[in-house]
Amino acid sequence: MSDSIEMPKAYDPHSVEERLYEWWEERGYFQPRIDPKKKPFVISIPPPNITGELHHGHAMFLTFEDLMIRWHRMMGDPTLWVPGSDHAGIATQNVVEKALEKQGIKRRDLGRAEFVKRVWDWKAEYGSIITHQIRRLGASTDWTRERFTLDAGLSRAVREAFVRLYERKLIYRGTYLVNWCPRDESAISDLEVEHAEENGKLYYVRYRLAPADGASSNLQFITVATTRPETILGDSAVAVHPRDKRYKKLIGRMAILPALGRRIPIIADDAVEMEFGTGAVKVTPAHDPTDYAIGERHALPIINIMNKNATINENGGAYAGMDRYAARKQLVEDLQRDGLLDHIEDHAMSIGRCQRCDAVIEPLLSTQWFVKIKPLAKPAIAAVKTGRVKIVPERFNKIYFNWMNNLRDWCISRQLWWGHRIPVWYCEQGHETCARTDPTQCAVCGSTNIRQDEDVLDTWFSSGLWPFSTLGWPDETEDLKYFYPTSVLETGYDILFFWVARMIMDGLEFTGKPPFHTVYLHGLIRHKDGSKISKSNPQPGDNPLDVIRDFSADALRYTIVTSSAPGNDTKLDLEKVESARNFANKIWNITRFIITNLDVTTSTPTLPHPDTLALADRWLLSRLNHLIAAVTKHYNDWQFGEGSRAIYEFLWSEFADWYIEAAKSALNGTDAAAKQRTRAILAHTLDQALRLLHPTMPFVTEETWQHLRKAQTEDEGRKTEDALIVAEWPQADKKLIDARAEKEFAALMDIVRAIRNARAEFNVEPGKRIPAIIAAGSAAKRLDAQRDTLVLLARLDANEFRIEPRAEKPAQALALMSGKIEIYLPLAGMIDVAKEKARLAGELAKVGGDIARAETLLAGEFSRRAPKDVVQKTRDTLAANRARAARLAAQLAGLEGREIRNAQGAKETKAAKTKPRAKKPIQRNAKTRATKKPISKGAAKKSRS
RNA sequence: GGGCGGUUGGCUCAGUUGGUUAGAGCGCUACGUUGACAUCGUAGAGGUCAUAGGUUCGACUCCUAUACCGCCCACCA
Repeated sequence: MSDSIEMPKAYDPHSVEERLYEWWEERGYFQPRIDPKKKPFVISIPPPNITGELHHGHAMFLTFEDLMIRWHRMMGDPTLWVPGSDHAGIATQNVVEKALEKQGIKRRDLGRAEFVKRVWDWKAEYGSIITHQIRRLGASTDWTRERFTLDAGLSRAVREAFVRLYERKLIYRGTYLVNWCPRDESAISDLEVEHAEENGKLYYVRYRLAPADGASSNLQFITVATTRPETILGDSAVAVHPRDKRYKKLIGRMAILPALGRRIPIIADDAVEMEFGTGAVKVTPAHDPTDYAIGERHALPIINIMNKNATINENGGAYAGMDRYAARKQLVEDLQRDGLLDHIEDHAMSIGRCQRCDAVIEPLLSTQWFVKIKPLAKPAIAAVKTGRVKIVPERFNKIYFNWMNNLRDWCISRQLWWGHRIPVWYCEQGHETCARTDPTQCAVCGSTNIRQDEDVLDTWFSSGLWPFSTLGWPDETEDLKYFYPTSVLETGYDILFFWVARMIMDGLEFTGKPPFHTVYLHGLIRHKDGSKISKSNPQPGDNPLDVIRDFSADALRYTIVTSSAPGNDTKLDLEKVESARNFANKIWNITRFIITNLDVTTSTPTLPHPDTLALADRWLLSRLNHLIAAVTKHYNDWQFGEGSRAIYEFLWSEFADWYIEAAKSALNGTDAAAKQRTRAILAHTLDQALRLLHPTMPFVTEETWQHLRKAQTEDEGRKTEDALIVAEWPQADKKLIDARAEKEFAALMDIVRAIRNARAEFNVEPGKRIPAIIAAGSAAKRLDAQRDTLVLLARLDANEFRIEPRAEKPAQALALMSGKIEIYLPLAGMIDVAKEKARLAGELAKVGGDIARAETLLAGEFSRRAPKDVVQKTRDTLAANRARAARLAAQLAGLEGREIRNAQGAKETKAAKTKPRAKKPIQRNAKTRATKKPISKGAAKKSRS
């Protein structure tokens, strides 16, 4: 993609990301390469609402989905990611209404047709903003298949679905108590009500008793407790528990309703909680679900006292026309005046508010359309139970079942203007005609005087069809046949009920198949302080586009992928994004280094035969192939964060810090064959690692890969693919796994670290080359082959560096141990005997601790019950530690001897010996984690005393 | 009232079939302009894995309680 082999010093994502996206899209890489013999991999995008701009919830799903999509594309699956957006009925209507209100325009003044037109205008404007933002994140969706829930095709699907359910009598119309939003003046579903604990009041109100025939009681009142005094206007009874002794005598008598003077019966019902309030409850069937049930049992009148905007209606007597809260205030004052208000208590209570507009929901009697949910839920429950649909992480199964098993019928009609109109027509006689195409006459009586239901459908009704409606359903299109069912449904756990459950129900109902085999649920992104990201609480970094601008889409993606576990919430830490940005730069510079060393004038050969490889080469290739296997496994296990982190570790620590550093000796040397070999390994490893990382960080990997490819153009080893996005996913080559090479190179790393550590501790100038003698025992010959590497990495003086099977420790030398190998650094004049003694004593103490622990362990049940390899490992370590302890003791003794000769005093010696406080386990340098195995790390790292 | 998740170095978080020395990034300390990278390098400090029990040869990992934080569901007026 770059025209020049020249690469600037620092990676500049801004010049790269948008250009690459356009290039990919132009070349059609986002479109699946259909192959009838292959099983496709398909994701339906969770369609963003057209209400506004991208937020981190979008960034989250786009990142994970794009990762999966790119990964599968590279694995050769025909891969399709269907993009689109959601008309989001109530949410969008709300937003547009508010925008219009700012211009002083009211929805009702515009009228339905004009208002809907304005919403379409809005959609035209904001729909494209969203899609632009999706592109900025790098999402490789197939834009040629983009859909919108309110487009013609999907509207037809909605219509078909409705009619089918209607015909199966799974949709019905009825008058029930529904959740009513007085601001939107519409019914909403149970799910759209958000409950929260709020501080309210509990009002104790006296209801005067009507005179009884016998007049046996001297009670004058029955006192009830209520949180909503205004509903007194709709009371049709007072209820007590049948076994409540306090009220037993009153059952059957009449009370006089305050404010209105209506006579209402005192009834007994099990639903009454004796302990709550006074044990007597007012019953308002039209405005409370529990009361509604009581009313049904006792055939009480249902008195609706509210208008659709929550003002009191004509049934409210003097309070008619007042807002519900004004009426409440007035009523309480009136009760007080009349001596009917006993007292008021503070009362924490759960208040339901409209998810979209925050208005307090009112239970209201209303005629609405419902979906009978049980017949749909049953197979959907079974699908998850039998594993036909798998939810990741698994714990959400329980939540899913719990919800599905307790579902109430779904209220699907909305008194809104923006959405799919309910496809039912009524004639003057009230006959219903439900039809796939607009009817001209009543299906029952033939009347031509028919009109369509004014209401629209819940926006989630259409979302539930999304996986198949976007592929052409109800038509048997090629896409539907080939790509359905889709593969993975990836989304936030917050819409498990709203969307996922409904898709499963609808998919089974309409296509007979679960719409996807796996549901992957991610967590939510929160602010750094843990608070929920919301418009009312904006903080820096809330807008993904700002983050992309500051750090790149790659950095944001890497951060999202690696900073969360499936289903767990995470906080977006901008410092983490910054370090991911640095990672991209690191990749850039790794590439820069490799390319400048490839030397295009000579051919870069394909991967050399393993037998010709040097230790570092074999080590690196072994590590690389472990990585390939690990990443693939992690991704298969949905552990995207683990996989991506592993690539980071490999690239930065093993590849850059060790291999590339070591490679400089070959690259700058005179051995032409070694040079070529090293170049090949460098190019190969970078190529493979970039492939692995591409799904996570698509831009920087494609860009650098293109540079690499260009640099190899003349060579046999050139890549066959044109673009990384469609390059083949690497396969681990078992033949390149080389345990011995890993062990040997780890030993070398350990020696280097030991020397570096000593240099730092004894303040040797960083640039200074120092002499060294290594007593390597049986490893001497092998180690000697690594002379140059050791000289380079430990900055040794090549002329004063010997590797022998055994060697005498020179006087005035520092003695280090790395495993069984001893390293002498003759740093004349630099050694503080006391300090060195303390260091050795500290090490000895630590090793002694390790030995003691292992001995205890091996003496017990452990050696008989633990697996053999674990036991053997412990034995090996013990043996090594014993040898090591012996050497340390000898070294220490040597120093003490000298001290005694120098009359330094036994006191000090004793102090050093008796104060071997067990040091903390020495932390291994993180960057070597992958090569931990056989070497005793603690050997090289000492403890400071 | 049920159910779920979290509690790991100063901060933010990983840790997937229990294996003995628990990891990262940032921050911190010391040093460093060795031609890939200061968006960097080298070395280092820092954790009784919330608490209490239990299972096991062995527990951050499994079980039971407890505490605190957060979330979901539910018609207690």
